[in-house]
Amino acid sequence: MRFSQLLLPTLKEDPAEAEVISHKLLLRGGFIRKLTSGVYSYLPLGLAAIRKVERIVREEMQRAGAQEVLLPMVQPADLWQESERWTKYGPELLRFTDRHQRESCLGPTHEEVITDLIRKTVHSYRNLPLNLYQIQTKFRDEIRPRFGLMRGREFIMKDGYSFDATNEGANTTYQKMHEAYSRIFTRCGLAFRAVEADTGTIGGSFSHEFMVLAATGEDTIVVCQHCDYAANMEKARCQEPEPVATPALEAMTKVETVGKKKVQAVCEFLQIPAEDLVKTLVYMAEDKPVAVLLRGDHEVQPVKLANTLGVNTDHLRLADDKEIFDATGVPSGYLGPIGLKIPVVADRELTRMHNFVVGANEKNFHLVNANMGRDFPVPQVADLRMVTEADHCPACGGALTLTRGIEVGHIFKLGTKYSESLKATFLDAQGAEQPFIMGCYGIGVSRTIAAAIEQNHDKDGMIFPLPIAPFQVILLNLSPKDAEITAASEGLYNELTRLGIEVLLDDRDERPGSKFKDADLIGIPLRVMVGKSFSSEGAIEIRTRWDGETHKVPHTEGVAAIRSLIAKETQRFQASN
RNA sequence: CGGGAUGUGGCUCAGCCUGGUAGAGCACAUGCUUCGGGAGCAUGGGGUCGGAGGUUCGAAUCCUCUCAUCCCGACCA
Repeated sequence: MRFSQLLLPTLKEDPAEAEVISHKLLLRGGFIRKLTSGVYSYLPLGLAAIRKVERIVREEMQRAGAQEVLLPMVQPADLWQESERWTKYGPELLRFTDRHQRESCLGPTHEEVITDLIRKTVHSYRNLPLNLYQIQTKFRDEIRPRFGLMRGREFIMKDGYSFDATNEGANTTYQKMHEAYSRIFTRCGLAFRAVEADTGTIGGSFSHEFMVLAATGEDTIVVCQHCDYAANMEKARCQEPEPVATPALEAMTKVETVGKKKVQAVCEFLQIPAEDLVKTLVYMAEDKPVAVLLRGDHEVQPVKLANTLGVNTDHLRLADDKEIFDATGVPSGYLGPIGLKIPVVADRELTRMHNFVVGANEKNFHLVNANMGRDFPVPQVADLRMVTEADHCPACGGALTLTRGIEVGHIFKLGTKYSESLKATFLDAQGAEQPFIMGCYGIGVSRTIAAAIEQNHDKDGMIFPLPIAPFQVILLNLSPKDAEITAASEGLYNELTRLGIEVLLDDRDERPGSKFKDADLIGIPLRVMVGKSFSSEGAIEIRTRWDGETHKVPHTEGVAAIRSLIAKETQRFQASN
């Protein structure tokens, strides 16, 4: 491809609308342009990168035994009513009415459609397992689209769905997909972790998110420094607390703490560390109050709490001051477990705590040297809190790090949630009717490009991993008016193209500086330059974008040198086995 | 939906407070000079100042409404 003919509108300045680096660079590099909030057009370079990711996805899906299909984007409401997601999915589901007054929606995901397809076409265990996928534009009417391709309303997604006859089969399929996903992101050249995750609105029994590690990620994840344990904050388990020897229990006393409501204020006033205080929070679970006991310096993890209480996270929220007073008769800030009339749950850490401070359930008073079991009954105890870096890995006991990640893939074992609600069944070997056991598997294809840039860039622009770069080589003709240099550039271009190498020839009548800047901006891995040193010594220069090193080679050895650099770099992104 | 901010040529922005009929840099076109890290000079084209209404002799500027975009929060693969 010739730069002079390519629609590649690069920008010198950062567009005002972009905040994060991937968004800025995608705009500046001429990869995308915004049509409206959260909706982007892909220009040739952007599309080329997308196609690279898609190709890797297709190869690995095929390798894992999945078949490609293409499902409708417009879907009828009645299907969604059958699965009950018409009411549960919320305003993210873009609904509309067609000319016949039929309610419809734009597909944000395709469990309903695929399940409907399979229930109508597959009836026997002999045809299972089945694993289908598609790569398609999805629409989710996000409350707040942001960060360019990171969270669009319209985005390109690979979604896959599996149907198994047995639970073991479904688990095997899940494992295969887990492996395929690892291979895909490895081949894309991304540093990632598979983390245990909550299943959210999709539902199902277990799931993993594939997170690209990058400081600008929207999610915080916990990563063990010693083993491969990694988890979403919503799911990250706290290690079973080590038992401590019970010290002498002191007599409980009441102290006046006028106006001291916050943990910090109480601790400063009593001159104790927050670890010696138990705070009492009130949540409304399905509009009923529940008290939650937690060490002073810890934080509630709402999803864990919701799961412990057996309620949907949508129906769990912190009580406001009035609700607290109505439920307990005590103003917030002075609550404690002693004498509370509402249900109580305690974080496991409480089992290690003795002689701690709690609210006295009386305005302006706290109790010192309270003890669980002695002064109040031992409530339900569970893991309710947010993991911290002070915790240890629940799997191996190693040190934990909190880091940010961008979710680029998510796999779920769905079980029979959709096959049951949509009555999708097959006959097993005994002739008995069984619901399909399903799994679903998503990859944010367009988001993957954004994540790759978040993870790989410098002050000059993007640094694409070779396998997903829109071109492998950018060839700079540094003096288009010089006949010899131009002839050499054209010759190299033709030869490399003939060898199947993807080359962008910068044949524009521009000064060298502009060409360098653009080449760096768009992050093409190999930059080949034909210019001064060709005239003086018959040499071309090859600069590798990932390490900034320049290799000067004789013109005659140029093609071989480029091929060998590509081959060597390609090896870095090989998936194992 | 709550909080904050911004809409002025293709892009980045100044002008607004204190009303007087729109400006810079980049980009674009032409010419000359330049030519290894986003060139210089000259000339030129391009703007309903987001939209509607109001105040005023006069509105980019003041007032009201409205639309759009961005950021934080809630929410979410």
